[in-house]
Amino acid sequence: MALRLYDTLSRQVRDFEPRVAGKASLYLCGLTVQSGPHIGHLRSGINYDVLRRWLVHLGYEVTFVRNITDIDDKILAKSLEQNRPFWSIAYENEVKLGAAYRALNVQSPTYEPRATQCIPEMHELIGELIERGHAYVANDDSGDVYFSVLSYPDYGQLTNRRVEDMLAAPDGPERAKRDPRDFALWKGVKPSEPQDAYWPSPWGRGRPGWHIECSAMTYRYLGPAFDIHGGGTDIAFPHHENELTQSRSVGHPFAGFWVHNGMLDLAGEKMAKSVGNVIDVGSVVARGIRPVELRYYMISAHYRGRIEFSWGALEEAALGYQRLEGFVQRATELTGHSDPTIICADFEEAMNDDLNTSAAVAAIHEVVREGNTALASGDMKAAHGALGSVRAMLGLLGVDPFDPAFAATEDKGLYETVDALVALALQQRTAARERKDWAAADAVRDQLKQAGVAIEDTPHGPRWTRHAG
RNA sequence: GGUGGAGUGGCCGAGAGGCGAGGCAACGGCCUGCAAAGCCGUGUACACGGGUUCAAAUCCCGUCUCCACCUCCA
Repeated sequence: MALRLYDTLSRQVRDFEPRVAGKASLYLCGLTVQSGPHIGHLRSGINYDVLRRWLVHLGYEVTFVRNITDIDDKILAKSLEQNRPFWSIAYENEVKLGAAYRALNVQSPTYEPRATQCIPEMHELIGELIERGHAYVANDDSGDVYFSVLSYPDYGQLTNRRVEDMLAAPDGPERAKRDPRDFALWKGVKPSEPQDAYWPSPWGRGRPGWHIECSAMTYRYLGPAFDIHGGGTDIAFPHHENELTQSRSVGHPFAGFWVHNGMLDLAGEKMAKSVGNVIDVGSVVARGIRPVELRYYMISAHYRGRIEFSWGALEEAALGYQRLEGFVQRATELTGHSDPTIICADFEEAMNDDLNTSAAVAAIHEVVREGNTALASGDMKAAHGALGSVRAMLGLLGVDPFDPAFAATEDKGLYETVDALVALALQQRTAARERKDWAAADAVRDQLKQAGVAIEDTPHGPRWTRHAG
């Protein structure tokens, strides 16, 4: 069965057919690095990471480009505020973003270009748009260049809106525009902005408008046509609409599929710095939730749906993940290590159905139940089989408990020390149990629990795990 | 006003004409010295009002509520 994806432009689920057989090219609008990322930002990174992993699983040779927008009005405003170069602010946040992605096991893209490294490509595109009559230099000596929305009859096709219904784009002085809905391709230098944030151009010194960067970067790294373009629903308009318009206006077919992920909301509103309802990875970890559990939480819902964030739901998701993780650990202890093997049919079907990770997770839980039953009945062969399958499926979602991305923080030496100490305590407890001194035995267990060590008795002897809180 | 989406059991969350996805919580059972973990069982959920149909959470009509985008935004 083939992958089917919902495409925003055609407003339907369609079979994924790449432009070049066996290859898939993806572009994700990454973040504007005006501050550190919150967990809402990271949702798109996780969703496209899952898409990418799934395409690789299906056998595609994937080229995945995710950009960094390292210049915009807010970064420039901070530059003035903090009296620092804009690029140092952008880079500091880019580093934080990278750390958050690594913590959540989001794989590095094939390439991650910054907007400011594609200035020449932007100039080429803008020049061609002017030549073709789609763009014009403002007549007020500002050095601004605008795209003429009315020059492109299909404007609004991606997000299904008509030009007549649109409000003015406020990214430049009205008087400089031929039409208030025109948007900026290039912004001339302004005395009120940092003077190190400008580049020479055929229209004078200036900096890029927001949308042209992605048209330039997709063209530079993926060519005039590529397979999938993604981002959050909130940037479908105007950002993606404008990208599509610009690129098609110079004759580029552009993206074959438009894949948009839903927002992560908090208290009924989109999580955003402007709203002030921001939660980042650090504050999640501070609540005792591991990054892998946060990732599992995000994946438990379909990517196109809205997630109404709550700590309760996140904590619940963490417990659900621990069930899967517990099986993987117990099965490994009892049947030995297994590399990821084959995935089950339900999982594959769910993933091919517009990445229904929710149903895919349900499929994993089913296999885990079978595995647990096998473990309980001593059918180690079946349990081992389930283990390999579960690891394969968890791995495709980026939440394999044994993934080095999550193990990196564990101190192996410390673990061995604790293991030896716990073993010592368990010897005392076993001795107490043998003489049926239940009070003494339970005291050992209680004390270990207070120290964060949970004890379980199994047919194969006691085992311990760390437990939070 | 325009465009798109949503309202599912105590909670989270899929599904989209007929068999109760899955998880969390709860209750009962098995196992256990007791637990824990695990397994088995227990729920007659689909915003509301009509309608179509042998059959509707799923289709149609109407109503209500909520959200996003139309402005920087994953």
